[in-house]
Amino acid sequence: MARPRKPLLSRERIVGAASALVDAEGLDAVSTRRLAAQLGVSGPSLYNHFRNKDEILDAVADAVSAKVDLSMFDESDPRDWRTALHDWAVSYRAALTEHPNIVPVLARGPGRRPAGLRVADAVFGAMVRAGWPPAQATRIGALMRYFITGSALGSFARGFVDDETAYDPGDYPHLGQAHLLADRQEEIDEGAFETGLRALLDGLTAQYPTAATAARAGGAGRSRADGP
Amino acid sequence: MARPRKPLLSRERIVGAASALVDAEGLDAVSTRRLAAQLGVSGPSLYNHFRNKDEILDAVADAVSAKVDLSMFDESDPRDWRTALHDWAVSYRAALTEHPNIVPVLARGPGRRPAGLRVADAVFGAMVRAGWPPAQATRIGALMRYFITGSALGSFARGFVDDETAYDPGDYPHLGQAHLLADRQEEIDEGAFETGLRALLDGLTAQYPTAATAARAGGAGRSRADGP
DNA sequence: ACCTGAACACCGTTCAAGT
DNA sequence: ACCTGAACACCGTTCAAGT
Repeated sequence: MARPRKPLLSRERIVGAASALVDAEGLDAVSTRRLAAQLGVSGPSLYNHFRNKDEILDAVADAVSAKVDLSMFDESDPRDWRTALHDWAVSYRAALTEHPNIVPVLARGPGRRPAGLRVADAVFGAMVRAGWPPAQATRIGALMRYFITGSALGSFARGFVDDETAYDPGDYPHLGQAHLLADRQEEIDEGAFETGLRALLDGLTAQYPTAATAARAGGAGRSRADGP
Repeated sequence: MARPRKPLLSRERIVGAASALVDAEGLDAVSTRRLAAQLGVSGPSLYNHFRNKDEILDAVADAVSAKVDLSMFDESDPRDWRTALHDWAVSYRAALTEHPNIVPVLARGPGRRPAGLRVADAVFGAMVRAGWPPAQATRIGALMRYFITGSALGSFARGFVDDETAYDPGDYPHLGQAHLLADRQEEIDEGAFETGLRALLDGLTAQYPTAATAARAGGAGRSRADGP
C-alpha cells in the first residue's frame, strides 16, 4: 500500500484500540502486532506515531488520568480541602477500577504524562490555597496517590482463593475464614478503601497547621526545598 | 548431558538467580533463557521446577515478603496495636524499597503466596487481639497494604524530570518547582510515607472502638461476614 | 509523511529423547 | 527424575523501499 493519501492511523486511534485491548484481555495481550492487526495495518506502522510500545501504554494510562474529575478543586471553598480531597480520591479510584489492567503502568509515576501532571498540579495548588505549607502539600499529593493506586492495584480480597483447604490453620492460625474473602472481593476492597480514606483525612485534619503552628513555622517563607 | 546424578537446579537456586537478575536489571530483563544461562542450564530445564515464568516471579516476590519483620506482633503488648502497626509498616516498606523492581509483582495480591499470607495472618491476628472487630481488622490489613505497596511502587518524585522547561506554567500553574523533585526523590517519598503513615494511624486511633461502641456493636458475636 | 514486507535478535513453552 | 536440543508460535524494533 505504501503511503495512503489520508493517514490510516493517528495517536488517538492507536490509544483507543490499545485501551480496548488492555481492558478486554489485559496488559500481556497487547503486542504491537496484534494491536496493528486490529487497526488494519502492519506492525511497524505504529512506529510512525509512537517511539515504542511503552509510549503507547503510557498514553493509555494517561487517558485514564484524564478522566479523573478535578472540578472539586476549583469550585469548592478553598478552606474545605478535606471534602475536595475526599471527592477527588473517590473519583480517582473509580476511574482506576474501571480500567484495572492499566493500573500497573499508571502507578509507575505521574511525572512524565500530561494528564497525570494535571492531577498533581490541581492537588498541590488546592492544598497550598487551603493553607498547607508547600512541602506538606507535596507530601499530601504523593501519599494520596500511594493509597489510591495501591488500592486499585492490589485488590486484597481478589488475591485469596475460594477454597477452604487452601489456608492451613497450622500455618495461618487466623485465616480460617480467608477463603470467604474471594466471594466478597468488591465489598471488602471498597470497605478497606473507605476506612483508609477516612483515617487518612482524619489524620491529616489533625496535622493541619493552626494559626499558632503556622506562625511558629513561618518567617522563612517558601523555600527552594518546598517543591514542586 | 541428560539427567545428572545430582540435580543441577533447585527451586531455591532458581529463585536466587532470578532475584539477583530482577534487582540488577529489572523485571523486563528476566527471560527464562537468560535465567537458565546464568544457572548453567538450558531454558527448558526450569520447567522441571516451576510451572511457568510467572510462578518464578511470584516466588521471588514471596521471598521479599518473607523478610518482613513480624516479631512486633508477638512481642509487644497486644493493646499497643498502633506501635506494632507502625513498626511493621516501616519494616515492610524497607523490605520493598530494597527490591523495588519486584514490587509490581508483589502488589498483585497476597492471597496465593505463603510468606504474603503469613504477613496477612499476623496483622489480622494482632488487630483482633488488640480489640478490633474482625471486619475492621480485615480492612486494616488491606488498607495498610494499599498504602505501603503504593508507596514502594509509585515513587512520586522519581516520576518527575529534572528539566526546568518540562513543566510549562501555562499547563501546570503550580508545578513551577517540579523539576526539583527529581533531585530529592528519596527524601520526598520518605517524607510522604511518614506523613501518610502517621495520618493513617492517627485516623485509625480515632476509629478504635471504645468500650461503649464495642458494647453497642456487640451481641451478635463474630459472624461469617467478618472474614478472613 | 506514512505505510509495507523482510529481517534480526529475541521470547515462553512443549515435547521427544536421553540417562 | 531431570536434563537436552529441536521446534512452534510468537515477540519488539529497524530499515530499505515504495508513494
